[in-house]
Amino acid sequence: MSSACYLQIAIASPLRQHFDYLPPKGTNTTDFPIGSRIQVPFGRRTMTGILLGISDHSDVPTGKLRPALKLLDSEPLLSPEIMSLLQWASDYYHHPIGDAMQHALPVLLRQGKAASARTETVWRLSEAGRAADLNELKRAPKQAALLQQLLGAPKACFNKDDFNQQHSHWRAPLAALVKRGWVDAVQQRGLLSQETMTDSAPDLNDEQLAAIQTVSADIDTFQSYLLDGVTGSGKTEVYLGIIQHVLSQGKQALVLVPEISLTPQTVSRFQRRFQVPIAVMHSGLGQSERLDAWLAARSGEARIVIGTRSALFTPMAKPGVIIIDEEHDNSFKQQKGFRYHARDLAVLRARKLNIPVILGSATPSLESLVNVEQGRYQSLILSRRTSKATPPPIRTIDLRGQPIESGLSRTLIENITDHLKRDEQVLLFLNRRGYAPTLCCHDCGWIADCPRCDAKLTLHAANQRLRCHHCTTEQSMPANCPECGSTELRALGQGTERIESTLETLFPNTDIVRVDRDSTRRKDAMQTMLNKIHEGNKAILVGTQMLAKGHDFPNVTLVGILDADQGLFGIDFRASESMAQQIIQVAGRAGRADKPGQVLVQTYHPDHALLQTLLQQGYPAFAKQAIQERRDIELPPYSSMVLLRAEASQRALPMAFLSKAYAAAIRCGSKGIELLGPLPAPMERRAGRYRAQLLLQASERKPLQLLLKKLLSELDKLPEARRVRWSIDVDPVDTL
DNA sequence: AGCACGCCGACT
DNA sequence: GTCGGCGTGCTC
Repeated sequence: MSSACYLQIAIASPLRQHFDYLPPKGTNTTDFPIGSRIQVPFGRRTMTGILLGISDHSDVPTGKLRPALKLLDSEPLLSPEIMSLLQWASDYYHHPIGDAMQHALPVLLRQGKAASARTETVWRLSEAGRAADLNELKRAPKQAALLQQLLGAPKACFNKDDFNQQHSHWRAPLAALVKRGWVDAVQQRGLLSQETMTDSAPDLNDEQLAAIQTVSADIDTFQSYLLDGVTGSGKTEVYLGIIQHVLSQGKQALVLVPEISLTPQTVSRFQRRFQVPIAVMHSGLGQSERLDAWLAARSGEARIVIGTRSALFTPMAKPGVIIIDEEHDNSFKQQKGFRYHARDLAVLRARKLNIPVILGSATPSLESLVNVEQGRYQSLILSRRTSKATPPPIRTIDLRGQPIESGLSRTLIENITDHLKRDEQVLLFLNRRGYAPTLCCHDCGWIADCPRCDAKLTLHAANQRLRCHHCTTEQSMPANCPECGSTELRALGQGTERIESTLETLFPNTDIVRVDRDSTRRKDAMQTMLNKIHEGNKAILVGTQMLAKGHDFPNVTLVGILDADQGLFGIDFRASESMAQQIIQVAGRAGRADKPGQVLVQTYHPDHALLQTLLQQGYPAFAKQAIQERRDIELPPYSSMVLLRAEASQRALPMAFLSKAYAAAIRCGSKGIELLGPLPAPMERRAGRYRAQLLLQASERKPLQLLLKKLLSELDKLPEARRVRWSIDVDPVDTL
């Protein structure tokens, strides 16, 4: 008799627990691999779960236990390393383990499909085929043509694309050739895309070499590095140097980049440098492509894995280094569901793997700078630009009392004119798309509000429509005021569309290129625009933050920031940090080649302390000051935050739930933890739903985590919890 | 989250 | 007379 045996299985559900199952009927289970998938009956449906462990006892009454149905993998899909990473993240972010596990699997594997790479059929000549007598095919011209093609080409294998190019109906005649034994049909693994062009490494400066050497010298141990390099200092070359070292040791590199910077150009740069298979993981991939990339990473065949946030969980056979590019970018924090921070988890994963992790940025997050200060991260500094270009001087333009033409001050217009005269390019940054953020009736003061949000509708002039930037609401622009019937409707304020049209009148002989989510919606629009800009002719680029990320514009010599004041007085304590990062990132686009650059910043608040520090002394000084502020008022990273959010279509429900949550927190013992709220969210109504939040803050992480654990099991029992959608956000990046 | 059960309103 | 609204309960 074998002893009792219970399978502990993680199942995708909002329940914060695993489920115990009996072994499938007629199986001996003690050797089921932990981390493999198992099909189980769950309620009235069958689901694929992941085996977390096997135990000889269970707290579940035996009557409730059901046998599992079928083991899907003969070896673990998820390694112990990934399993423990997910378990940790599930605990820390208080997200159900079953759902967390799903994030580590491509969709096809979640659905229970086989963990094998997609194959394609290829055809090649057999021995007999090579010696075939074409005369035998006199009455089968299609077969003859196909055979000719196979005989005549230099390559051995042909796939369906090769035949599609030259023949219309080729499947039947080809099958006939296979039947004759002249052609073999073989199932072959699809190939990872490879670049044929090659790049060699440029000469590196001493700082870059030092950074690469520092990391390479300790490549076999865990260490977090903050690669703090001004824009244009060649951070990517440092990544490439480190990756080269890792590859030479036969290991793999994992590179995480923000959502918007994962472009074909990014990938191609890696491919040109290293002639190795690269797995690219991002949301735009098809399901089977995703599975292929995942499997290639897991097997070790892909030597470099590049992806966005979720690629953090990609398994690797021989992990050697993790790199987080633009580590300050908020897109590394998942904003719904499993709200993990890929940068923070990357550090944890690297520690578990005992490999280095490199966080790179020109504008590091305050968190990472504090981690350097406290000795947890080692700092690698690139202080110089690689080109001869000196960092561009930044000047403020005081908008107070200045004549202003549709958002452009006289001073700015004069400077634009100068730069255009020299046939150079100008970049104007305004983080607000559309024509105007407000449509207002001049006679009665009516304003076009979104019917579903506490927000104004933005006027989009291109199609004469009003759109909400917070939900899907869209309506055509009214000819008359709906309140008083007046035709005097005025567009107030500036968006990129409006700046574009103003520039067209001011500079009729200059190309104006607008880059924002609206102008780049079409598939290749972005690339077309970038190509145009790279031709280098005089032009003005107007755009939102899409322009700020990573692109190189060698002929841009003037950067204008049209409105630095957004974010200066933001409700969120991180608003000024984001503003500073954005300004510096945009400013970094100026003067990258050998032409000196210039940056002009328009503001109504030139005396604002943080803005002044940033513009006069640069980002490090700004960061120092902002860190001091955080320390003084005990904000993260000098305290720990958790946000409990709730939303419902009835206004009172979220507040009612959070009040109960507040009381429950007190009952659980909230010593040393500050409870702020419940309060309506900064924009209370969004997409027709009312939102509220309760903020929990503590100087120590541990008591907060302990409270949360108790609190959550209480909340699950609250009847009010069923009437709202609620979620918990550990280390929120914004409180909106 | 799903999915079922269950008990009250306006439709063929 | 039923179809269907969503409140409530359960998932090893």
